[in-house]
Amino acid sequence: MTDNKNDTGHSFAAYFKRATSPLVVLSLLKKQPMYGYEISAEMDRISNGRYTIAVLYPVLYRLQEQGYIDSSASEIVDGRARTYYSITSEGSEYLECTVDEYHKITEVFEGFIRGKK
Amino acid sequence: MTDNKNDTGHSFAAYFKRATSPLVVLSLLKKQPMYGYEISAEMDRISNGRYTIAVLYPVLYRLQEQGYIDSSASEIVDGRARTYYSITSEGSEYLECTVDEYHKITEVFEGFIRGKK
DNA sequence: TTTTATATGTGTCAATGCTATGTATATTTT
DNA sequence: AAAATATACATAGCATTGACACATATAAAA
Repeated sequence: MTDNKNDTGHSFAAYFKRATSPLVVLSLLKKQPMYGYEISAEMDRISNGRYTIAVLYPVLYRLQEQGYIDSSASEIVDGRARTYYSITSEGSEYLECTVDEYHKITEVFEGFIRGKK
Repeated sequence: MTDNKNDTGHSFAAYFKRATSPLVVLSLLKKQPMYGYEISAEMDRISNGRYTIAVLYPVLYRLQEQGYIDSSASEIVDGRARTYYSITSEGSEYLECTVDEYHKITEVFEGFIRGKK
């Protein structure tokens, strides 16, 4: 067993992604609108394969339901349908707030692991 | 609505704790053996109320099942039963490995939110 | 022809923090 | 004395979501 995963459990990375994957998607869409497959590929490329999501689409649907991203009508490129997603102003606000929250809680967490008294 | 939580959903902090709560408990037990209520109180004290776990005991039972902590026979103090928990060598190893993993994945994540290309 | 890449989609499982509630004793407040 | 709060441990059910497996369809490469 070379990874930090139990027989039945999830790895630390999976739980970390549970918390952070919407922020990663919003951060990518902040640079420019992208379609699903492109977002997956970008996550893989930028992280050098260290941060990928097995199934991205449910993340996109949730972000859209929450009003944090918009989707365009799908357009055909090289015979394949693409749906482009873009961040909304609510999404930008949520991203900013939640990144702040991330910084605050990591500060506390790092106090714990440093053995703060 | 003042917190970053949906009507039906969990907050960012809850997901972050899902990933990190075992590491917090192990970090505390690395300093000295403690009983459950004491661990809760220490988390509250050290974090100034910013990092608490609503129900700690399941976390302790899981860590024990995984062999990362040991429990002593409960002793009576002031008429109340206390069960002391202590970290095992496997727990120390797991803590070290997973904190390493934490540092690696936060580095990647922070690249995303900084807009890394 | 077969394989790989592109592009989107769904169903089920497993894990765990949260809320709510329960039991029991000790201490403090009213 | 009674009520409220603190101490100490415990369980039940809910909601969320990454991983795995699988499905559909077209294009390009081997």
